[in-house]
Formats: sequence, C-alpha cells, structure tokens
Amino acid sequence: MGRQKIEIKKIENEDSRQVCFSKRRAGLFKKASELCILCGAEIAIIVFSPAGKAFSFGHPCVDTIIDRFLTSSTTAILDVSSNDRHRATTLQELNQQYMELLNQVEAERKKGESLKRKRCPGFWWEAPVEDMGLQELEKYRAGMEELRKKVAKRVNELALGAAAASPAATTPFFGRINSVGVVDPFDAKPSATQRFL
Amino acid sequence: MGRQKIEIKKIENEDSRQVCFSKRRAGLFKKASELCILCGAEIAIIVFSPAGKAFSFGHPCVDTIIDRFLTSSTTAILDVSSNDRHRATTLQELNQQYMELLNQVEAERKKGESLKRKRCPGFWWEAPVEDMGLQELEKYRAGMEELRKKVAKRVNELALGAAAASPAATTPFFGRINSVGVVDPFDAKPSATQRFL
DNA sequence: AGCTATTCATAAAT
DNA sequence: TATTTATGAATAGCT
Repeated sequence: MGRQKIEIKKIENEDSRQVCFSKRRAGLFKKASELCILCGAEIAIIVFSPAGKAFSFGHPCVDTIIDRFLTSSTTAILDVSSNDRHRATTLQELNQQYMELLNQVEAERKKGESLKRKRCPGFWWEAPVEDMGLQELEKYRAGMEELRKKVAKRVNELALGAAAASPAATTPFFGRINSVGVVDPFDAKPSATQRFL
Repeated sequence: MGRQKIEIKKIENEDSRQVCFSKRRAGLFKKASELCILCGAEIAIIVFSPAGKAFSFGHPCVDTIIDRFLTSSTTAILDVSSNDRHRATTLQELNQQYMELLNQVEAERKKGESLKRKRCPGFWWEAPVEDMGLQELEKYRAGMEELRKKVAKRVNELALGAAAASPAATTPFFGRINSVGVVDPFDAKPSATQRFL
C-alpha cells in the first residue's frame, strides 16, 4: 500500500537493498540532471554499489569536472559562518555538513599534491602507450552504437508527439533540432561514438 | 501558493536561480547521504555553481572515491542491453542515459591514461614540497574549529531530546557514542582538524 | 531565511 | 523483473 516511512539506516535484506539502490541511484542522477539544467551547474557523481560496481553521472563530463576540482586554484572556500551552516535540525544533517567540510579540507590537501605533481619536469607521460582498456572501450562503443539506434527511434516517436511543445527545453544537452523538428542527438557530435575505435 | 510545476529549463532570473541552486544542491546531497546509509554505497559528488564555486559531498571521502574511479581496473561495465536502458519515457531521460554512457566511455579512456601515468618510473613526486595552499588550509581549519563548537553544542541539545530513539541509525558517519549517550563526532577522529596545522 | 500547496519520488504490493 | 499505487518528501512561489 503505497509508500511507507522508512528509517534511514542500512537495509539488511539484500534484495530490498538492491532494489532501493537502483531506484535511488536513478533518482539521484535525475536530480543532478535537473540541477545542471535549471541552474547551469556542472556536476560529477561517482557511485560505487555495495558490490563495487561503479556508476557515474557528469555534465559536461565526469573527468572534466574532476580535473577542475583537483587542479583549480580558484575553488571558492565555503565560509563556515555563512548560510547553510546554521539551520541543521537533525543529527544526520549535522553529519552531512561535517562531512562536507572534512571533504573540502581533504580535497584542498590533495589539490596541493596534484599541483605539485604537475610540476614534474619529465617526459614520463610519453612512455610507451599501452593497449590496456581497448577491449573494454570497444565493448562500450558497441553498446553505445546499440543505444544510439534505440534512442534515435524513441526520440523520433516522442518528438513527433511533442514537437509542438517546447523541444528546446527538453533537449538541453543536444545541440540542434533538424529541419523536421525531430531531435537527432547524434548529428551534433558524430565523432563521439567513433573516436575510440 | 505552494509548489507549482516548473519546466526543466534554465532559470533566467538570477536570484531565483541562486535560490533554486542552494535548495536543490542541499536536496541532492541529502539524497546521496541517504543512499550511502541505506544501501552501503560509496558516493562522491562535485558541484560547480554557475559562478564557479565548488561544493562537494563524499562518503567515505571524495578523493578516495575519485582515486578508485580513476584507477580501479575492476570497474564494472554497464551492460547497455540490461535493465535501466529500456524504460526511458522522456527526451530528458534519454539525454541522461546517453550522457551517462558517454561519460562512462570518456571515464574509461581517462582511466587508461591515468594508469599509464602511474607507470612513471621516476621520482618526480619527490620534488621539493611547496607551501602552496597552506594559507587556504589554515582558513579551512579555523572554519572547522568554529563549526566543531557549534556542532558539539547542537548535537548535545539534540541528543538529550532524542537519545532514547535510535542514535546508531542517525549517526552513520561518526564512530562512537560516549558513555552518556551524547554523540561526540570529534572524539572519534581527533586528529582530523589538527593535521593540517 | 521560513511557510504551504503541490508536485515528485519512492516503499510496498502486484 | 516491471508496473501500480498510496504516501512521505522535496520544493516553487511568496513573504
């Protein structure tokens, strides 16, 4: 019968936990996506499932944001005495705020290390290129090609029914809408699926 | 009054956008926190505001997760033909799924680069240690000390009223509860605020 | 910053 | 495993 209130503590039942993980991960990514679109934010999210499987979300791209985070010297310092820090009402919120601050400090430390590293006066990055990961990349590429077809099909279906609405608002990441008003996400970046071949 | 449905597109009004950003960022981090607790997931989130200010969330720690993401060779490959990929119903969802996949490919590529880098047979990381960032770190440290006091105070207030409930469930990140049932998050890691001095 | 009316997310059930 | 439904949560618009 509909949603029941749950306590925020580890779900012991493995099946329930897996279901909850999938649903909430999807919800989290959706929220992130909306925040990007609504506010022009740039967000990277990395999630490791309990089983160690990695999921990621990023706009414009996970690695761009990680690089920026690790190396930017213009990262603002959150003022502890300002806004957010005052209205905690639960232990959990306090935990969260504390974690945020700890993480910021730690990040700042690592950032320093990262910058030091970049001073490396060498040619180590010119070491022989390894083929590692190429097989994995090919698997990804194949998967993307498969998805591309499905998406193109679905996009056409949807666009035909919704073309009159406001296509621009619902297609934030895709650059252009073709002449018949049908979104073709892959037209904008034709090389994206090719460059790893 | 109350909540109105909004279109997911960029908010043009700057004030509204800033307010929305703050609220939704908080919501996003809370969701992430819950996912960590409920399912034992490990999550890192980096958010850049439109103004370029960085915010981060991480459990157990942003950098730990980034390192793991960039270097782990056991990162699972999402099977495109499985579960999540089938039930998209909006262009936005399709965008999101497409982005996820693109990001995974890109991440995999960068991961390869990262691994190559780690092969660097040198001593470049032993270059003279820079003092850079120390001033920033001291600002963080001072801020944390300030927060520490506020949190300790607030935690005591809350704990006195809620000690009978289920303290363990609401204090996931803090290691222990002291003998009078009051949470003292800083007792568990006394060196965390000190080590950057 | 707080306050509601609503929409949205999602725990259970199927 | 995917869908449905009833409820709890998040939050847009105001002040």
